[in-house]
Amino acid sequence: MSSIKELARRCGVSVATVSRVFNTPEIVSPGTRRHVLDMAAEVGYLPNESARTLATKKSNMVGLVWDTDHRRPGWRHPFLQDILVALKSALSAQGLHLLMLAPDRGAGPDSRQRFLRAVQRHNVDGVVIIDNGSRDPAVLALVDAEVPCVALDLRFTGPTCTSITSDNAGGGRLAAQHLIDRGHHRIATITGPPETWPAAERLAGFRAALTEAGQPLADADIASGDWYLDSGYAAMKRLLPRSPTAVFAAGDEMAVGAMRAIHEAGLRIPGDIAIIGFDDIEVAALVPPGLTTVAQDKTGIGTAAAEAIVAMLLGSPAPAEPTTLPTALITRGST
Amino acid sequence: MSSIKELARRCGVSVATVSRVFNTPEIVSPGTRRHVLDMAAEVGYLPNESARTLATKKSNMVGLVWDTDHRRPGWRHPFLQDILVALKSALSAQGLHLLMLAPDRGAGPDSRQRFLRAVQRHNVDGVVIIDNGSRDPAVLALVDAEVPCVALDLRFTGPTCTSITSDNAGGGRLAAQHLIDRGHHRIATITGPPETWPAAERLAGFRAALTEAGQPLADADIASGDWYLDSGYAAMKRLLPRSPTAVFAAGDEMAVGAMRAIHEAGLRIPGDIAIIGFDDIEVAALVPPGLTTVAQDKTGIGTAAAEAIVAMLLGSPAPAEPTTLPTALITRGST
DNA sequence: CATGGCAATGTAACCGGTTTCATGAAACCG
DNA sequence: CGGTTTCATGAAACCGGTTACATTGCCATG
Repeated sequence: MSSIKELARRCGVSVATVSRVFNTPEIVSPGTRRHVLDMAAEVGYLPNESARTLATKKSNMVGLVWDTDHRRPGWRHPFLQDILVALKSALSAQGLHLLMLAPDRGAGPDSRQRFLRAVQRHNVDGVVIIDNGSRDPAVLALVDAEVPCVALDLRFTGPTCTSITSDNAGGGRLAAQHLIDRGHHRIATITGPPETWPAAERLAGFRAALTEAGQPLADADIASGDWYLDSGYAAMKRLLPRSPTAVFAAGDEMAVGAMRAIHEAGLRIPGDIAIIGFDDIEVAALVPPGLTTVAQDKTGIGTAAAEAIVAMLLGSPAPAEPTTLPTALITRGST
Repeated sequence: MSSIKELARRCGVSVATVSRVFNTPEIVSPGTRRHVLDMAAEVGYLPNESARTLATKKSNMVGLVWDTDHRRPGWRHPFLQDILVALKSALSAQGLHLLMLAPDRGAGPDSRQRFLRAVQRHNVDGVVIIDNGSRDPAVLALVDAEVPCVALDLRFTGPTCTSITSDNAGGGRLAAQHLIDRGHHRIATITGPPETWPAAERLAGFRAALTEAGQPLADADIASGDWYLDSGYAAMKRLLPRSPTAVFAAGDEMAVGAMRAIHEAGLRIPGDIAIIGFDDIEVAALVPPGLTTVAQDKTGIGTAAAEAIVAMLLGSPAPAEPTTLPTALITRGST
């Protein structure tokens, strides 16, 4: 494994010149540049990233803060994989690697410093945060420390922090409009955890569209869940006595749970109750009769996150407003 | 951001002593050790990983080789996320970070070196390979270079390379036995790409169990797909003329596709045709009437991969035989 | 009481790059 | 033609750690 010194010696130039060939090739004469590049290829020279990071304090690594501790909420969501793939691909295209950060061991498992320490030790250039709404103090510590941050579906702002989100309010409106168009009048909804931003936005959009249509949503027609299937099932059971003709579930998993409750009650979809979800996860297309849903652009989210972090690394200020991606109605058999 | 020199000065000791406090605390006297640790906490000293890596050539990072280039196969599989979470958690517990490697930009996108170069530049200690069966030359380059490797569902061996896999053959037998127990005699199967190891093993196990039961599998009762839904649908269409009473699909996605073809043919599940899948992905539980399947232990795979890589980093030789995790029959409505 | 061994620590070389500053040669200018 | 720029390059400090080796003081030993 040849070092820069070795290469410099073989080329009969100084290490500084070799360094320049790789970093600022325009200031080295075409002749030596060529010579050095040829020789580098011949001996298989690869600049050592640790040494480079040590000298420049830039690592070309973006940290991923994703707390997969099973005691914590939010770590699993069936479309995170799609987002992750898009994020990783887009970063790769820029030559950036994605470092999935382990919480620092020096700090305790609940320490506010557990991510910040890992970030600082590795000179990570910026971080992407996947945290599903629990305003974890360890995440806030990153924002406070002014690490360049991009949060997914989380409303964080700061001089170095921005967020990416789907147009949740718009999606809520899409859902409402769709049900109204189908002629429904007794409409109920299953929301996510009310304290989370996406849940609040979806509900707000949904409610606003209904109100504008002259069919304001009664509080009794709102049940909340935790995004996961069982909670959708339970919420639907609570709503059944209100005998709605249509239900908007703010997440597809909850929608599937609700469908199960509807079936168990001996009712038919969409004949007796229509249902519309949110997210467009894989199962939505597979569960009969097909779940109508408001699709999030998962690939778009991942890509936008990569673009946002890259822009910040290049010196752009963090946009104060979240980057909002459009949602789209996918009509299937359930409405 | 204080350096080791700064800390040493404040403690009135040499940098070597400070270094020892963090690396070999047992050889420094309790008094100074305590003093240094206290002072370190006070000034928020964090050892710089790049400097450490430069000096030791160990990075405490495990590389993840997962080619998410959409032109290549195998990058998406609905349960990769579960494996990834388990892998990351298990590595985190050992203080290891997971670096999702971007293909090296210096090498061309199809270069055999594209992962190896990235690995070498970053002094990654070992790699985990997710590659779904396409014996990518760039992956082989890692094996050849004797980078410690753990491959998932891929039969790679070498002095520094081992693999983790579910007991695919055993799973195939489980499926066959289950169908036999249910009294089926006209049994067909949808396999994965025949050249991939998991597909071959599942088929082999399935076939062996049938043969032992005196019901050898006819070649005409075998159709193959590419793991994804549409191919299962198409394969089932090809099998329908054989009028099987039971079908084993070697992957749940294909099974769901097959179910669709069965329904479209006006047949009922399990009344007319029973179907059993493999994997136990999320949808299996959700698609009516519930897909009986052979479950893989996704969390187990991720955890085993972490353990294998850790063992190799600690100096154990790479096990020549794959680590095989048990599969389990999950009975649902489809059989 | 000299001596050898051990425990604790310090000194300094080294890991492999980047970058500031200095230098020499060539080009440019009036 | 002397003086000033400009361009290409080199020398050396520096980034922040680790570690081989040297040094010191102390204690047990013969």
